[in-house]
Amino acid sequence: MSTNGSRRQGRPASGARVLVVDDEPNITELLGMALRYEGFTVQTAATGRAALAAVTQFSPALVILDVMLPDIDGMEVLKRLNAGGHKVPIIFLTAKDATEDKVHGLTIGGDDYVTKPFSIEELMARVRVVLRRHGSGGPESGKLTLADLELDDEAHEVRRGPHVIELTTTEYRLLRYLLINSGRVLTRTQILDHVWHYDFGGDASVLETYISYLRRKVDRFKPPLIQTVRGVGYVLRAPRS
Amino acid sequence: MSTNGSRRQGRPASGARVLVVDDEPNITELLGMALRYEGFTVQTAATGRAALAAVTQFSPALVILDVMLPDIDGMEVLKRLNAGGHKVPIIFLTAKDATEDKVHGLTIGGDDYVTKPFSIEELMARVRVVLRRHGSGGPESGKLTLADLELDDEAHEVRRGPHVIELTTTEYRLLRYLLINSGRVLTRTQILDHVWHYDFGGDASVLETYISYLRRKVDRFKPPLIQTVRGVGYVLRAPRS
DNA sequence: GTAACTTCTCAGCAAACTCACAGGATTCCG
DNA sequence: CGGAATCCTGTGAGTTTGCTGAGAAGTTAC
Repeated sequence: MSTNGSRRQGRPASGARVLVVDDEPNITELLGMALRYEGFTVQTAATGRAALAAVTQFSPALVILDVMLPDIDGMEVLKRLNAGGHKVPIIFLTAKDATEDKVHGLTIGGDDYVTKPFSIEELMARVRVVLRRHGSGGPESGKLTLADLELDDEAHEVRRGPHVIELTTTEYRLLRYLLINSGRVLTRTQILDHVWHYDFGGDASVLETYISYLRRKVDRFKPPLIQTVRGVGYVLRAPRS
Repeated sequence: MSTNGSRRQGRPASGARVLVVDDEPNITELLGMALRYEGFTVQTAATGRAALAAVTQFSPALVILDVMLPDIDGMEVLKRLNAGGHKVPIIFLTAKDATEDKVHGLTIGGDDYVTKPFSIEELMARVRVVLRRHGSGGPESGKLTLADLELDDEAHEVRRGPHVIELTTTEYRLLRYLLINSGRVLTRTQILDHVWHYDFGGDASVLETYISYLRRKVDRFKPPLIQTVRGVGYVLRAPRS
């Protein structure tokens, strides 16, 4: 994970505070790193009780909350927060299989949920959406651009100049990740970690396959934007004269 | 997934005050979230007594009131409010089975009622109607359009160009929700949460069935407006070149 | 009480997508 | 220039996802 003070987009106003609650240290660490890298101020908690305490003291702009917690259930945490008059938005983490029903009704209040295992990019997208919706995210347009390439999150649409480009989910996430970091070289590992599920165990060559797909669709036009940095990874940038 | 503060429709003038009265915390929370998200200022109460107090102090533009309350009956609350000279409009919540007769005749006074379990969209529609009728709802036209598709809330009529389209209640609600958010991709969960009853626990594939119905009726004409975004959800929008 | 209508479930089909693999192309370096 | 490392892309198997028809269950109107 490289570091580099100024990022061009999705920059939270000034380190919005995010509270991450999960009893698996792996998860809190992973998310902590990712969020801090994006410029957020992060605090973590391992139990529902600790979460409630942290909300009052840390006063986060957003809580990322596992539904399965050793002591207090995630939904119960939500209830107590509401009862206590706190209006902090929440993104729930849920296991894939069960709980569909439990989480039902969440998107009404502008909250959201993500099923494990998720990809970092997926979660980050939700974080951005929720914060933007709650006004803490600044006046960002929700559009990412580079040269004549444009990605509109809301409409889930990608355009190159006048041409609309149809992308699959994975292609979309990959392009989005490259676009957020445009101008910066990303290693294969970085990309795999962000775009694929965090427990992805497959062959790293999927990436190459998908880069190939993207090139066919996105770089079919004038100046190629997806560039290989041999021995390192890939960058998205306007070609240098 | 919606975006920032300003939604394109149904925006209450400036946070009209709504009082929600129900003894089930689940319900008050759900409605609180939904209403706040729509921009209303919300206060809740769990008993008839508390409701009466809240009306005088909070002075809401609308009361959403469960008929079944632990202490004072909902109808009784209405009577006392009238006796006290308060003219606040009320939307009653009633259980499905009983009371058909008791609540009948309510709509005369500009009040309304909704049977549990309701869908958010259904309730919100009533809220909008009642507030509009009482002048607090702003000068909204009550018509939603996209290309040659037109949905007239007041007449409860849908037209595609010159053709009138007959829709069932569920189809109408679904189309309306898509239309309000046209241009924005909605996830299956969002749609289910808003359009179906809040305790709907069934197969999520109803949505697909209803999309199919809508397509058959609405997209029978020229350019198809209902578009699938694979892996995400659906959008209503004019087709892209 | 029956007929018409509406809502929802289910299952099969078709299409789209993800991923692995392997041979071919390109680049690097001595 | 030759060999090795690295990267690109076509092919295809296996899986997932979405669409639709058929019909059961429930509701409404007369």
